[in-house]
Amino acid sequence: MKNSTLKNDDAEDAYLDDVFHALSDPTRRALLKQLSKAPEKVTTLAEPFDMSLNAISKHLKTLEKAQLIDRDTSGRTSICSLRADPLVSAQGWLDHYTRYWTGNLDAFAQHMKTETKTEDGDEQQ
Amino acid sequence: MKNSTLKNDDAEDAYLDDVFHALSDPTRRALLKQLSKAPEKVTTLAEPFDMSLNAISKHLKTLEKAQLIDRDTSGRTSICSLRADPLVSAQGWLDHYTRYWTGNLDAFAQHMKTETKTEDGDEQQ
DNA sequence: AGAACATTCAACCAAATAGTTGAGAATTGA
DNA sequence: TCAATTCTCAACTATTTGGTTGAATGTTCT
Repeated sequence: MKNSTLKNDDAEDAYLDDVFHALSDPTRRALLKQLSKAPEKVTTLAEPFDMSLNAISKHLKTLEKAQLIDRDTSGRTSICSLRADPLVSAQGWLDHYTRYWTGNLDAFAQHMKTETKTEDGDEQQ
Repeated sequence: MKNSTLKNDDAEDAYLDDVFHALSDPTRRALLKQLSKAPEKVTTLAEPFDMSLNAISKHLKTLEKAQLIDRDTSGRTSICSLRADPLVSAQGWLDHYTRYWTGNLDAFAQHMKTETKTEDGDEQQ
């Protein structure tokens, strides 16, 4: 599922939709900020927010869909963490983003393709 | 209006909301891509899209609100262009974004504050 | 002046969002 | 076993969004 051969521009677009949409909410950015310090379980993550646990759970799902966070569920608790690879490679990712701004969206999309492909163990960079 | 002294985290958050939201739509990203090649008037921009001119006009307004594009209206036509300063400084901007991912959102916010302040001729970095 | 053009405004609609509450499912611990 | 904990699912609501159409505004051209 989600094989590299199926990847096309629409998929890139959808991925970017997800990422940017995920980042467009202050609560979600705050969650990411929190997770950038340390992985945490849902309840702990939700505590600081003046919002129901359910709302946070949904936000986390949005972040997960955008592949910005991971979950490690064991037992009844699930630990959320910033996604390892996108973050380790964030420098390169955003470097390509810069190219987007300077007009070379294609290179950016190309990079996106590669980044998302790696999770299928397909190929690297 | 929008003085530096009024700038606080909420304003930063609102700005980021606008930017990321603007980027979360494929049509708007396509518009940016187009504008990254050359400034264009609204009608020309709208042509390739299977969408009413009005819809494009709205998208442009969204991009304008996010301060990603500028408009130069003369007569009945208004020429849209990628915003000069945010794009020239996009490298630095995104460099700070990277810090966001590595956990230092505060530095990022600080940079955002500066970036948006400059348009009031307030101060630089 | 009058017609064609460029753009936006206003009102409307369907779909998506962000939140709520309440129930349910599974896990843990007494 | 039974109660408490952790989390998600489902249904609902209000608001926002992305699109539409039609009218309005202003500009240019003849």
